[in-house]
Amino acid sequence: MLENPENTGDYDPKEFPPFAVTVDIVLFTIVNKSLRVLLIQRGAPPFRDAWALPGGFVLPDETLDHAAERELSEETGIRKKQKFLEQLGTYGHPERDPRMRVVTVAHWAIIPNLPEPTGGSDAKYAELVPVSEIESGRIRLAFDHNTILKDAIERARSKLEYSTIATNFCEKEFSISELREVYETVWNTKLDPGNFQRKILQAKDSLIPLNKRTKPGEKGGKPATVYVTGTSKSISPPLTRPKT
Amino acid sequence: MLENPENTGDYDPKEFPPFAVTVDIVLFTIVNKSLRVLLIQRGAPPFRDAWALPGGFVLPDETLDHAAERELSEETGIRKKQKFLEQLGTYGHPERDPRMRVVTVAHWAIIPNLPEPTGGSDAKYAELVPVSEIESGRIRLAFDHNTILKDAIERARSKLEYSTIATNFCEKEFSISELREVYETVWNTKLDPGNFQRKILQAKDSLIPLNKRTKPGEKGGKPATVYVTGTSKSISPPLTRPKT
DNA sequence: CCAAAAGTGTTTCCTTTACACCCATGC
DNA sequence: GCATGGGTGTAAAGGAAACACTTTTGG
Repeated sequence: MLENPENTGDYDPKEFPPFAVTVDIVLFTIVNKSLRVLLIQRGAPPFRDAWALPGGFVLPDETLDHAAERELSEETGIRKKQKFLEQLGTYGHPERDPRMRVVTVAHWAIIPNLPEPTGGSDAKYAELVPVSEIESGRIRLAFDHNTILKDAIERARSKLEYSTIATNFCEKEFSISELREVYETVWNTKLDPGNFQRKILQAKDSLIPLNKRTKPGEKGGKPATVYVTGTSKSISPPLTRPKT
Repeated sequence: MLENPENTGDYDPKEFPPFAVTVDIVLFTIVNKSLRVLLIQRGAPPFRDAWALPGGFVLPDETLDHAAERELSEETGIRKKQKFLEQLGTYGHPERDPRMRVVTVAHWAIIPNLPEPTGGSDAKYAELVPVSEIESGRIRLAFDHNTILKDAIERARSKLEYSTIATNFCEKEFSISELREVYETVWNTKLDPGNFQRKILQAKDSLIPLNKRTKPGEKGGKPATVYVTGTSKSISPPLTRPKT
């Protein structure tokens, strides 16, 4: 029933099939209450001029996470501590790159308030594209990047429910309503301010209040308590997305 | 801020660093109300005689899922339709294999009632090891397989909550109490039979009743309705693990 | 004063939990 | 009859949703 495993996992390094291993990054940020993802316009075939996810080779002596972090820094110039980066999944269809066999380890990341790359000379090449543009089908990405991005969006939406990653869209210090706005933006929904406040605060050690208030806006309003992220990475009981 | 991406994703195939890409499989099954995982005893260094997860190379023209399925068939001889197989994550630390740079795409799988490989001449090489043995720390696996297995166990436990994969531990036709036993085994807990029945049945289209009853055991009992898996892969609202 | 936003209280409803109880079978 | 396991009923407790209400600011 079970074959002799003598030859399983034991191999001659010379006979392994040649693969290229890359990382691709799905970087989310929120601009103007709109969830956006960093895309790059390709400058060479295949898929010349098409939008693609940023990414690159894994170097011979670095971990996968390190490669992802390095690419992220290279693409955004940001080295902030306060970022979120996690493996998403690996995509390795034999024909996903017409030139050669490439297996890519996709990651997804969150950075708060990424400055829009438009305006500089890079404007033609990199852009923060609204996720709604991709979900509506108006934009077709290179390679299998539509699939990767779709998976990343679902992962992000789902992970807001039971983890505190939403705080990564905010600056280090934030108010509950800023955090609620993140949820509303990513889930594309409206949430009751009172109930949201209670649910997020009852999750132990996830938010730490500071002895500090925000400044109200132009038209007034009660100053809000300022919080920082706590030690707990999970929210229990989870927040749940409204259905449909 | 964002560097020119002309050179991103555009490369000369000759200059890519050489990687070996493998798949490793965490195969779960239940024997005697104990959750077990298929391990193989290595026959060559490194980690000679240590237990390891089954796995092997991804071939030049196959998908990652196909490689996993192929390895699974080769290891178990089973080609059943009724199995579950899913990507778990990718592990690629530069030193995870002392011989060369190997990136492995780990998968996890469920097969019902896998016959124990003990008894044949393979007895020395492959075994269904209770997960409790590994969790207690009594068994140290080769490479980073302890990490992979730990992740797989958590994934399995978590995924029982909101999906119908538990049915993959059962034969094609099963009773609710057989399904409950799966949950109790994987979660290592006791569940209220009445409440379990209601919760699992209120998930629409996840279980389809047949016009059929089980035979009671030796000591009697009411015959149970027989079910098959329905079209829905998700359970909502989810079943939740009892805490602690 | 009013408008606006933060935050709390309260009522209603729904789900979960615990466990009692009935049903169908073997012996 | 009794024991065993399948399945349903139900009352109490707990949590979620909707929304009224209070607080603190700007104008």
